Amino acid sequence: MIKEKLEEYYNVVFEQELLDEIAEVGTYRFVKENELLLDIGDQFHQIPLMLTGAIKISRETKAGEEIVLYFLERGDTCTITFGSGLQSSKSKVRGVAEKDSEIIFIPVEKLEEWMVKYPSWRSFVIDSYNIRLNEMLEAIDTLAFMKMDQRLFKYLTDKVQIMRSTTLNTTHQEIAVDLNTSRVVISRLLKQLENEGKIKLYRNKIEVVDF
Amino acid sequence: MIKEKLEEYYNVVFEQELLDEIAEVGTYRFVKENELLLDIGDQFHQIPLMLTGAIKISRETKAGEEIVLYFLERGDTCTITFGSGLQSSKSKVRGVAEKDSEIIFIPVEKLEEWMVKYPSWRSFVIDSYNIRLNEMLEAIDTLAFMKMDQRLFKYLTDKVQIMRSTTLNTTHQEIAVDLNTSRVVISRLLKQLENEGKIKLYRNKIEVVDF
DNA sequence: TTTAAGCTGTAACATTTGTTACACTTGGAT
DNA sequence: ATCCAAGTGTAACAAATGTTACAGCTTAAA
Repeated sequence: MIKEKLEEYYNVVFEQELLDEIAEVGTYRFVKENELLLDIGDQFHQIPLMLTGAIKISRETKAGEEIVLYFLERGDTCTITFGSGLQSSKSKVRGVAEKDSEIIFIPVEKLEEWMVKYPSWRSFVIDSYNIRLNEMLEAIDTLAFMKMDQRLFKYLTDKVQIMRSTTLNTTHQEIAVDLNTSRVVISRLLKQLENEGKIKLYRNKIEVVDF
Repeated sequence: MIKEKLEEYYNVVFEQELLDEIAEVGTYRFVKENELLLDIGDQFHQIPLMLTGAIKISRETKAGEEIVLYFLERGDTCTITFGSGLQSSKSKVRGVAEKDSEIIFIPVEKLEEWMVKYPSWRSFVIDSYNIRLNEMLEAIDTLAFMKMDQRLFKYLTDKVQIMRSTTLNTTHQEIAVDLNTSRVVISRLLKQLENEGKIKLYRNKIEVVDF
């Protein structure tokens, strides 16, 4: 089964032998929506390869303040949790399933081994790092240059893309946590967006009209 | 000459054959303080290897707003400017020499070539990516969780480390640009830090006392 | 020496964001 | 049906940051 899934999503990315190897050493895992995949400080020895779904990656301080960094989707991997020197080390971010997801996990030792063996793996790893860096840059731009109302609207439209639905089942409180602000601020700005005709508000539900 | 410098700074990082190859294909460049090394949008075909000095890496929007991300120092390389698929592509950040610096430039083609050939190069590239990602994470934490007075003090103490001097020759205006705020705000907060006894203010000069 | 440009300090005010408080609604548990 | 917890709307106020204006100082250039 893992083999078919792999072929479906990664056959253009990896050569056949690599696909075979992944199928052999990788483990398939189904993750339910809202399940915690890895927490800050978790040691981990496996590299995730996303098949379907989406994982929300966020950062938290000791004080408990939190902020969402980006989402992992099909074809993504999570490099940021790797430590120095190809050793496994502690994760600096948290990953929670944003929706039901399918992931293949690969033992970290393979990272370096395949690097020598497969050109497609080299490209994949380097590409992944670059994609991750660009996501981080985008997060920085958002934090540095946008006001809360813009950040909120970006958050909503990003989520529409990820969820593939213009109807978001979420509460103001959840959004406030993801953007590291307070519920009152979010309610205020959401109401403002509604008055501008960009969204419609319901209980536990937001419909994004203009995106 | 390039050979001696290399041996001095990278002999523990790379094996001898790789050092020899770098000396052969790399070009040495001396960069004066405040010189613009690469700008946003610049195409570039060389990977920098820092020998001495420091490069300030910053990000700018079309609107002209700017923010400092981090500094490159000895042993660092700048991966974020790499494009997808190991091809050279356009830089998304700006690099300006914070002080006189020495850099070796390596043609990008070598990146992949050496990846197969030299284990130490593989480790170096992966390590560099991880260091870069961690710097980005730190920038995000700073932006997301710290107020301007804390950001300012962090900026000053970071700069003390980079410049290896507790006396910083800079103006309020320059700091304001680096932190994407206004001069008045910086003057206000600097005065506050002075009153707290953490710094001393002079014209074109700030002395960091408590760090 | 005179002048102009840039640097710094500060006041006054505007805007944005955060906080506290409370009323009202909704939906599920008892 | 009643009750309770969670979600939402809004006011009132506090704190942080941004803006405009202007005065006095320093330094380099004319």
